[in-house]
Amino acid sequence: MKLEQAAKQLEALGNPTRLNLYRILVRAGEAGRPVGTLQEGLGIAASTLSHHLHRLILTGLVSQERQATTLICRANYPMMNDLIGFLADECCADAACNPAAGEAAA
Amino acid sequence: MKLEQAAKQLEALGNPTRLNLYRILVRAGEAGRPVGTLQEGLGIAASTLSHHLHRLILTGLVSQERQATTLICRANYPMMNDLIGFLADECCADAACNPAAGEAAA
DNA sequence: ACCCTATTTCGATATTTTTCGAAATAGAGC
DNA sequence: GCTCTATTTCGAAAAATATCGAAATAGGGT
Repeated sequence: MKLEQAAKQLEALGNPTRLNLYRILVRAGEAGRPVGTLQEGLGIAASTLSHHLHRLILTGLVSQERQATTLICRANYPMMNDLIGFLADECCADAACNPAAGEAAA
Repeated sequence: MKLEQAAKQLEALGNPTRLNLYRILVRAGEAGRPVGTLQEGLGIAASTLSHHLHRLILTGLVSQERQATTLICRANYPMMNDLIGFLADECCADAACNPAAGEAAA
């Protein structure tokens, strides 16, 4: 993964509201969550949620699928794995990491 | 790790300049790098570098040690491992992660 | 004490982000 | 085609960030 893309994704997750949002989606699993229930849970304006969602989608961390009038949002797990991989690679690039690091990824 | 702290660290890494800086420090290993050589390598103003460094230090991702007049900067590996752990936990919290995840990093 | 280098702090500016409410669009049902 | 709900886009304001140059501080060496 390129550094620029990793930075974009990290930035996307680097906001408490978005990280919380992303966590909710991760925990929702394959079923995902409609935008509406996300909004209720987070207690923010619909437009604000839409904005944050858009940022997560731009980085590829989240995807949306239309089901009738509602939009289902899902965490994109492979993308997160790529990001974790990038961090782990950077971290262990020169074997400077402590040995427990490898197990975190395994 | 608390969500707030994770968000802070992700935000710290979510800037291309800082992510690059952090990567350089990670690759420098235990020896670390003096601020001066970091500045040369990155080609930014000393004050700008100091600002970014400060942010990384605030999140605990980087530490500094004085050696005479120069300051040696080092990546804080355990902190990064905690962060990776947080992301991995969130990702796999409900076993929603695909099984290939581990192999992607391997 | 003075000077030299290394680094930070200060002050300022341009850009970006976060947030909201209001208005627009999307899709389904009557 | 109208209407209803769900969601996004628009427009705007407050706050935070990134960046720089200049000035201040830190630590040694002469």
